[in-house]
Amino acid sequence: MHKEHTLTKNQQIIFDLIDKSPEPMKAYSILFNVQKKGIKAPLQVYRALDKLVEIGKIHKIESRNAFIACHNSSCQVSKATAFSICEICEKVTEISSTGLSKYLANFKDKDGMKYSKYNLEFFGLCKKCR
Amino acid sequence: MHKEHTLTKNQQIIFDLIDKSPEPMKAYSILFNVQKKGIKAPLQVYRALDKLVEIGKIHKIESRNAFIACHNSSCQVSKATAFSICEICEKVTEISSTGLSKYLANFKDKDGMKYSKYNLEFFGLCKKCR
DNA sequence: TTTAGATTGTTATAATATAACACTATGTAA
DNA sequence: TTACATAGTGTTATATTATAACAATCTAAA
Repeated sequence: MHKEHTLTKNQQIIFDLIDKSPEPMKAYSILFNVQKKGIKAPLQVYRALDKLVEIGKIHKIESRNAFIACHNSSCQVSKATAFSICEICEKVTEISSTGLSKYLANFKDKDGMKYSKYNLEFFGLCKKCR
Repeated sequence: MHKEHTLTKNQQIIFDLIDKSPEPMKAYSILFNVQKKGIKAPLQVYRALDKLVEIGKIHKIESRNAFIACHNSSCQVSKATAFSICEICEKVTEISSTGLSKYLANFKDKDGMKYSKYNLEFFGLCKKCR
């Protein structure tokens, strides 16, 4: 469950935009969309994105340099993320599978090392594109 | 097992450099290192990198925008990759766990969707940094 | 040997992200 | 209330990562 954070004005504007978007948004597309609300510079966007990622309100899709809102109330504040990505339409869905997250949270490598965080991105074709 | 590909001159130069490197290399660091061998432009580097990734000789660490040689003879030509990344020293190791790769290759989401490809990045502290 | 496909070399530019600095808001503790 | 620390803001400039476009060259198979 997310710890409640009071978002600042810029953070709220940018979160709302991402949250409404049906698809992951890129930083400069976000910038373009919030310029009418007074956010003028890339850095203002990146600072809000950094914070939103840190508190788990959004996630970065690393392979796409894009951001989506977290809709997974049980996710461990960005410590454990998994997504499915359609290679044709680029639709991205956050995966919430208890089995998967348990398996990965407990995964130990050969040296017995455990990890504090992971990000998993699956690629394939979504229903529509198959 | 890797299908054998004959690398072109640029591909070979760039693969050799990455293969010798103890850590992931970034594109412009690669460029700097191969300029004395006649590779002068970013695009020459990116084209070789794209090809090397495609044939599975190297992998891209998405969260770091960096490239490492594949040392995992059983990996399925870049279709299934897993790495551990130390958040302090940035050491990256490719994970080759049959259990993990079987689990992920067979993973199906709620909708029964199977995936053709995945990339997993674990984060934590390596032995030295703990 | 011709031809299709991949690769190269080159210049220019697009897209993604951070440095540095001065200033402002906000919560907390004396 | 004041003063202090911490986080956030606005701004300009710049660094870093990656691709577009086009002509030339290499290579392997018909």
